[in-house]
Amino acid sequence: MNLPETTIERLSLYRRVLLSYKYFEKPYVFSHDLARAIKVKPVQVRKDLMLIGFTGSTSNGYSVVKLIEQIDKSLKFRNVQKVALVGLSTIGGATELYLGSDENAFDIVACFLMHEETRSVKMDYPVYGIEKIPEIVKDQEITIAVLAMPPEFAQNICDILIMSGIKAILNLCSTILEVPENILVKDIDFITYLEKMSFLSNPNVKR
Amino acid sequence: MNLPETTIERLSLYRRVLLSYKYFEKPYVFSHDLARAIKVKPVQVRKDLMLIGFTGSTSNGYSVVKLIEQIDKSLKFRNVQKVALVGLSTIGGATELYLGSDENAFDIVACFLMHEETRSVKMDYPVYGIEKIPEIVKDQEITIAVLAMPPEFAQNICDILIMSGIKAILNLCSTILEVPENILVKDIDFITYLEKMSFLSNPNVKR
DNA sequence: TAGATTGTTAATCGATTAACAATC
DNA sequence: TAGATTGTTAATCGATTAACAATC
Repeated sequence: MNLPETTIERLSLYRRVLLSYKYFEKPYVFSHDLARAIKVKPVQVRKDLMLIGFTGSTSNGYSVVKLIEQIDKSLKFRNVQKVALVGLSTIGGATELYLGSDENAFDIVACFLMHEETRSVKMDYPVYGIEKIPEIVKDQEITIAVLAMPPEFAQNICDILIMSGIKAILNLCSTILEVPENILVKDIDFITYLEKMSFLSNPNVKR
Repeated sequence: MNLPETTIERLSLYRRVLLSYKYFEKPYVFSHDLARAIKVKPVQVRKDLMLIGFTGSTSNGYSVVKLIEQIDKSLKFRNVQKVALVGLSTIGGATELYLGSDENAFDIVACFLMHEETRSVKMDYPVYGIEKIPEIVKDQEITIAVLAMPPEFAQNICDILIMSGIKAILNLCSTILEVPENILVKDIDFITYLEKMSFLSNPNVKR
């Protein structure tokens, strides 16, 4: 089953909304409930659920518990991947943004920092120097890395991560990384986003 | 002139590549140079430049200096917008990721933190408690905010930012914000991205 | 000239959404 | 039944890219 990437992203969002429904013991949702929660159209929700082969009823809508199960199965969320944070800013961020929740379909298991002095930071995750990357990544079978550091170090650390067995990189450095084609990279370029917002929020630009 | 959002993002990337060309005093680029640098096809580059009405020559390609000027003009980069960071993790990130460079088309002028104890952090930008948001945002005419904090605080702080005059929010909290329709929000949801990578890097999933 | 490159149209691709039959 | 909702096809929309004439 080959899901569009946009659908995969929305399934992750639906799932979190559904988990809060489950928490409040609401047994059913309609497509317009999910749609409102993540700001899309109800037909989009139904199309997405169609793609993972999930069906509801015209009277009650969708079963919350069963839909969570179906999303978990479709996105293989039983097979939780291990994540390493690389770079100081990722750590505060991960803690502050609640990336460590055990409801997420990934598990942050290690941090790697560049500078000797920063290793004293007290954290929710074990903190190592970057020279430990090969050992820890291999031992723990970490597959995903979040990369945040000054751009001039990014390619070098990226190479080390890949040699150590990392399969996917969430790249927060505003740098284009050179990687083998079997490695997945998602670039989050804050400079680009801020410049785009700068342009779009200019009162002279009508949208 | 109404530019597609994808083109706006690429123009920001081209611009940074061009700045490095300028730094090394390379006077001209071909479309395939820019294409390789940001990993798109040359025809994409030519199409983008066509949209901002910039032309090159078949012999030399494009003038680096003139193209930077044209992008700056098209994206109104002379009118630099002021940015506030809200939440601890944004600060380390901004410093580490070099968001403070004066070559960018935005200017980080303030940080706001939630917790009393964190205000002692030594930073590149002035640091205030969140209760100062209305005063500082108005006085300094800050238009863009980067929001990173535990999700349960996000909507409240978002409301305060908007009341204070913020026009655009880069939202790093994994929360859907309710905002008036004239406010621009870009969501960067790390949970979604990590779950998507978790799925896509699963060896059972063929792409 | 031959070869490389630009500029631009038309075709294609991928995703969203309108429309509507089927269901409860 | 009437009304709300689901499931699905076909139309639409937006962005990328193939194709190719024009230029140097």
